[in-house]
Amino acid sequence: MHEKIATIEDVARHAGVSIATVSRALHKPDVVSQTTREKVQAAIATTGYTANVMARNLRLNRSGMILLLVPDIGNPFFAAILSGIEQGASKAGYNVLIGDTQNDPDREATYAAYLRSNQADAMILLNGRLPAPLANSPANATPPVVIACERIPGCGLPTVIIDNEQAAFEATTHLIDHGHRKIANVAGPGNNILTVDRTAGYRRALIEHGIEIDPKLTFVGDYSIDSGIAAGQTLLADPKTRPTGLFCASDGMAIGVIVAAKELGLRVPEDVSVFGFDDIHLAAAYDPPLTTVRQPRRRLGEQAITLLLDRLDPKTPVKTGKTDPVIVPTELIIRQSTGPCPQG
Amino acid sequence: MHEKIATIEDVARHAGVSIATVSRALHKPDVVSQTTREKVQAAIATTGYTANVMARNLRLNRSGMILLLVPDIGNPFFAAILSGIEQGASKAGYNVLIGDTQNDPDREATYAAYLRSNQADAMILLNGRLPAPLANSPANATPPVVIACERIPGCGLPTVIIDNEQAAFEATTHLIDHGHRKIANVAGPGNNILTVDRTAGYRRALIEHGIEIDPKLTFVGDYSIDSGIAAGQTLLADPKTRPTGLFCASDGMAIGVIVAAKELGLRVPEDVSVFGFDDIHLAAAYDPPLTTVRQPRRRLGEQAITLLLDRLDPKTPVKTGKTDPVIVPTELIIRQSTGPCPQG
DNA sequence: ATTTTTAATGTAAACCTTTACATTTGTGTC
DNA sequence: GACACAAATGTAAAGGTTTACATTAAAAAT
Repeated sequence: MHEKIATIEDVARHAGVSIATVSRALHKPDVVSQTTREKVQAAIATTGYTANVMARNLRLNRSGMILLLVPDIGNPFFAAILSGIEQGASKAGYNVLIGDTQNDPDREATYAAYLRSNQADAMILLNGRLPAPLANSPANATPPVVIACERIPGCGLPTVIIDNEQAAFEATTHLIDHGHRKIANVAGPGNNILTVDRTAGYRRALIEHGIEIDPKLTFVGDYSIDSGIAAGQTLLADPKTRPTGLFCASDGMAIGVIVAAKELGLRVPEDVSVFGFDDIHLAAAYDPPLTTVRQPRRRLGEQAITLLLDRLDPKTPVKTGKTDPVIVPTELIIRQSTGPCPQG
Repeated sequence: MHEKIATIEDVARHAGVSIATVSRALHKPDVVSQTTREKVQAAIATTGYTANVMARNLRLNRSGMILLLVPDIGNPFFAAILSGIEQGASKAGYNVLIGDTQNDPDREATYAAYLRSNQADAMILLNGRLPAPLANSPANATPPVVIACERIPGCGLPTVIIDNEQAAFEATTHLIDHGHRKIANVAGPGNNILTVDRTAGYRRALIEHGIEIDPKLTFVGDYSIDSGIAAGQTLLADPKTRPTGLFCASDGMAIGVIVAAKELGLRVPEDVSVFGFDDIHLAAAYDPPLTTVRQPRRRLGEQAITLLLDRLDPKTPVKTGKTDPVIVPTELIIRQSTGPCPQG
């Protein structure tokens, strides 16, 4: 028993005016006389009219959607970023559409096509890869796209990131300043730009302090707790080669390392210092509370949507060509998983 | 320099056919001759045509959107649920729109209006409250809405939940079976249905085992780590009244309780047993690994979208009236934060 | 009182599809 | 070769808006 939904025409009939007047009463009230405006209001109330957004969008050639490309929406890491984006978008009258790509280039391409097919007005990439349709688009065209979290080398699109290299440098330097000399690098997957940058920062810190880089002290994980456990078991097993400090590219891996260390009977931070990355929610409540690099995730999302809305604003001239990435500052959060290097 | 986007008309012109034929070639290929089909394909390739989804949706009177109402998208708890929903929706050709309500009834109402205004075809509520427009709708009308996570008492809409009462009962019983008699209830906010159900299960377990309920052993928190710390400080401070077991309505609060316990010099589980709820990602890696109730979050999302797609399928007859909620089974995950009741 | 200006409303096109119905073309039968 | 029938294509309406332009009514200026 679907009651038919009222259209603008029904309202017009009830109010005894044309549909144009109804439309104007809604969108340009000042151009409509007081009395008719009231008649229209009354008609809307009696009919229960709600504008058909699809029809309006077709006419205005906009969708009001911002497409958010995420490699895995199930990863809690993105929650805060999402929140920042959602809030900004919502405030500006946009809606956020989830595009979970599962790191599948086909899905990325499908979603990127939403821009062409008017399903979305703009896109935010939390993916570290440019979808094929965008990569092939002419260089002078600047699609309304913002990249966040992972920079894409050689891509001129507006980007919001943290300075992974510098953050890793500072974290590693912190360990060095506390007397550590044998410092391991528990890295992410090698093809990941985040890892590349963080490892570069780790290395720069060692080099600048005249410490030789020992390739045996690098473990390639995948950001997961389990890979952190594996890293700990591998790196900490042998007392001869054991590092006294570990810089980990994620809090998950840092926690894994600590789990492994405890199993080996090592105390954190008395025997080994463990430095994390991200400052996930539970970092402060872990035992020991995790020393880590705080990623301002919400901020990252806010910056991304701000950049995008700016780009979408017709008042702003479209900047073509490359722009410098926006760097959101990180912060070293020193808790109790790191300490001075043990003697001997 | 926006190059004009090709429409179906451009394709038709290039192929030397009518737009109807182009449309048919795309959607009903078997009704179009081999040769024209090829001509159309070629024309699409040269023009780079992508169908305007908005126009199609207007014509077909569907949006292809499923609106997901979440109280706070920044809460990592929802990530896995989202993932389950996204996957199912995407497989069925639907997109997922985020509606972050921030527990604001106004925002809830605004989003619920998306259904009327054709912005969304259906809705999933992760909110524990019925948006005003829905609550007022006539009882016989069954909007395409599914409720997940939190049941709404007296609401006949299809619902997917876990059995909070039973899970809490089992968790508390586990503590009792291990000899605990003084068992505290670290609950969530009192107006929350989850809390009501979990507390009911906690109570039933005590009563069924002939243990008197001590109101002093209930602490009302807000699911956060901090409120768990407060609970621990309050409940564990006095050795005279101290419980030996605590059933917590969230892993966050359980972790907080453990933090507080450690600060008081108590060992977990030797001195106090702590039972969590949710089985968040880090529960297994915590120290001690957390005993908890596993919520199958992804499963919850999958079930919700399955129910919704079923409802949306025109082949299925629309069931009106109340239906029993779908119960997704939980699992007791016994780790090391609980143990036998200490002697004396 | 007539003309000019301004304000308010109406008319109809446009946005891009899909599809019911009408028309044309082709195939086979007698 | 005329006819019936099926297959392929075209025509045009419909979906619900917004808005440029035309029209009317009212107010102001002469």
